[in-house]
Amino acid sequence: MLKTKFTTPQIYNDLHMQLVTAQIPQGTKLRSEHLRDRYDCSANTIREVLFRLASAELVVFEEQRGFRAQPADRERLHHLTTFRVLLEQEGAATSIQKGGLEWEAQLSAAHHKLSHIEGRIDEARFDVAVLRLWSLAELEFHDTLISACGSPFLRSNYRRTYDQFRQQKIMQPDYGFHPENALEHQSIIDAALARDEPGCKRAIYEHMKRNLRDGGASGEHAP
Amino acid sequence: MLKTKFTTPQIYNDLHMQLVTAQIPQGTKLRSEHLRDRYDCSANTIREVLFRLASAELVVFEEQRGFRAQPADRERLHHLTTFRVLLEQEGAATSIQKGGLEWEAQLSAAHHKLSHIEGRIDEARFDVAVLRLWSLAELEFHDTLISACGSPFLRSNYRRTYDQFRQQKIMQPDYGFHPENALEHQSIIDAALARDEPGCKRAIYEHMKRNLRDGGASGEHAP
DNA sequence: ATTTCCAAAAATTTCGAAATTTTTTGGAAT
DNA sequence: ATTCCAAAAAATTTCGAAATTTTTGGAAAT
Repeated sequence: MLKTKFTTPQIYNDLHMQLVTAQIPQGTKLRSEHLRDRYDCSANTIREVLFRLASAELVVFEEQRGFRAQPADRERLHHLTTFRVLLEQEGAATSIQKGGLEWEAQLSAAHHKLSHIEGRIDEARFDVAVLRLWSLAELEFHDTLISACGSPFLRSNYRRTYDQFRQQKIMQPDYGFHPENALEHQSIIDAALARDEPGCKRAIYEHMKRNLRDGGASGEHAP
Repeated sequence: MLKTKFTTPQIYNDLHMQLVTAQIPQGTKLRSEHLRDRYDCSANTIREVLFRLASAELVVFEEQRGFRAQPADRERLHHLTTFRVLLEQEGAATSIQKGGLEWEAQLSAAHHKLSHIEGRIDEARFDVAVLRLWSLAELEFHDTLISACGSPFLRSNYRRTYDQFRQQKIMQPDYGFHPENALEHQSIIDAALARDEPGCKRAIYEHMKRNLRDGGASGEHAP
């Protein structure tokens, strides 16, 4: 294998990407020695990167016991989903109130990109490169949706939660792309552009409920 | 000065405490060399602790430029407040729905401790030891209030936000203890125990609005 | 007086190895 | 066969110093 010299931020980005696209399997122990070899740097540099990933909660750190990738856990996915629903409903509702033409335009653009990728996703459903593109486009769409809410902490906490959600979602043994997804995104943007707050909240809940413990049967966080 | 040997977690706790009680002034540069001297350990150990504090956002890290304590910033306090209001209103409302007798009992206990401390706070308003006790008791009260919401992520994100809020609040040049505080806490617990969701949300907003940009004049996040 | 440049000083980051701790292994006693 | 314990192996954490980068301070030029 070819060793290339990486800078610390590059190592961080590379590992982050691998974690949220499940190229590093659930619960894998992340040994400094192995990674040190892969990235051609000292154990200390790896340790530093792993600490940063632990702060993003993509990696679990235990004193004197090292680091491991977050294990796959349906319960965790459920809780990440309820929290995402809360933040996105609030962020979207406020954006609908406050957002202007610029927001609408950015939202259209993000949705256009996303639906273009979703349109040809069955051709290469499990291609890692496509998965990466789709993942970025999906995040951009949801982030743009809440981007006019005026609360930087809502956005940064949403972002952190989204990454953890994505990591869990992709790690689930029965993971697969749902074609309904594209329709659900359409419902969300339709309601948002129509300035329909309750409708948008409902569409967000409908989009995410399949990740809840009971598949959303209880309607617990429905608006 | 006496040098005592600290373990890494002790260094973390000590610095964390100093940061949220403003014993380390706003924007202070945190040099490895200086702290390394204070805690009698290597620069690397300090670096590790500072990374963890940066992940709690009490400390700002900039590549090649080191660490500094978060600067005092009214705008930041405003945004932390709106986010706290969102999480606490949601967490309290859900706890009111789901919480049982155990929750009520814990809430009473936390409020009792808090009001006992608040009762004698003017005697020693700026005593650091009292401030520390009060700060812990206030956090415990608010955390207990939302503790029956069933969402571990809501709680952990609230906790992170609270610490940042406390750091900002205490750093503000005009910081002082408000006697109304005790009454506001009373209103919150009264509404919570009466299972009055809208009332509790209103009380939470009233409790925090003085930290908003305009002192809450616009009523933006009122329920 | 202001700006630009350069060298010295100071701070941060990275390194390789030593010290510590956890985990595994293998043998003796129950 | 099972449990317990000690020794070996493996992994993590800490260290002191070297390498890199930023900051500082003063001299030269505008």
